[in-house]
Amino acid sequence: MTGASEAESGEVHRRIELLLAQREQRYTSSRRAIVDALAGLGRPATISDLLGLVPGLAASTAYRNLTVLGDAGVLRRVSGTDEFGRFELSEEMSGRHHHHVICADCGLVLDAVASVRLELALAEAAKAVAEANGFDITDHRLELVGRCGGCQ
Amino acid sequence: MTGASEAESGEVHRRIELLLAQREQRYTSSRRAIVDALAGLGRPATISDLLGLVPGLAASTAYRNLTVLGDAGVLRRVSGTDEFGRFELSEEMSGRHHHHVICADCGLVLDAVASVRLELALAEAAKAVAEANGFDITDHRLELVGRCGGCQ
DNA sequence: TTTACTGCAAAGGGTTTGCAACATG
DNA sequence: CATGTTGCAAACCCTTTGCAGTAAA
Repeated sequence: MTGASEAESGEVHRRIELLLAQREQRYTSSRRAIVDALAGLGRPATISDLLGLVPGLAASTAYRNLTVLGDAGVLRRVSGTDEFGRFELSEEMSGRHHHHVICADCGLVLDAVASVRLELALAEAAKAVAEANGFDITDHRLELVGRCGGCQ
Repeated sequence: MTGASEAESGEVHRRIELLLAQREQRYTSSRRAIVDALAGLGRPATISDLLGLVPGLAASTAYRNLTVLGDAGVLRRVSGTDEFGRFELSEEMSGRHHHHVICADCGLVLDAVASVRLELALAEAAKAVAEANGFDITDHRLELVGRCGGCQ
């Protein structure tokens, strides 16, 4: 049910530990638990999700650790259609470049992979926008919005 | 500075008035002011933007009207990288299918138009995801994330 | 043993709601 | 004029912060 094998998972943990150490921060059990929860979920998690997935985790600790892990590049914030913040492992950690499918009714967010053709078109678009608006584009996010099976 | 001519603007107002009337709701001056502010801004507006653009508008009224106008299909919520909700006229009202360029530093969100090639690839992706996940895809959102000229 | 981290509780800040006065159709 | 809408202020809820105790390296 997890997104990666145990070997890969161990590798990720080591890389995270190193990233944190470089910032004089520690890879504590609650941070490990958050990373494991995100890796095993297969979709972005809300704070509420995390508090449910990691028994005993205090909300304040969750918020603080999500900030720390986000600053270290371990995870990133994802936005859906509702007001709740969602988090997922960064692509550097998960190794999976992907996009999202969002249910406009219940707010569910799933991961989805795009075709090579689409990714090429996206890269092209990024270049065009960079030239037109003076932006330095570093990332792109594609969200397909609709209604999930349960909400139809 | 506005996105539409006065004639087009009047047409939009009439359509909105009709949409609201069908729901037994009124097109009041503050709702008109919100629509005008969104139409004239050329980028998604935060609540804070709107309170500044519409003098005398109470925050509670802004929130209530954004909900009403959103439910009526007049506008839609946009998410950036920060926690602030943003709103823009729906494509049915503005007539402009577009995407967004977001500054990861300051949260600025600008409108951007994609190439035909990209739009075709996006439509194809929507179809593929619909089949794979049982979603009924009705919309797509593309966000190019980077750093704006001022934040580089 | 040092000091980053955690939990608890209180504070903070954006969003929602109750209610009486007001404006729209 | 019937009733949808507004402003004010209080209530709400998610998020942040202070502080004393705990655990990681």
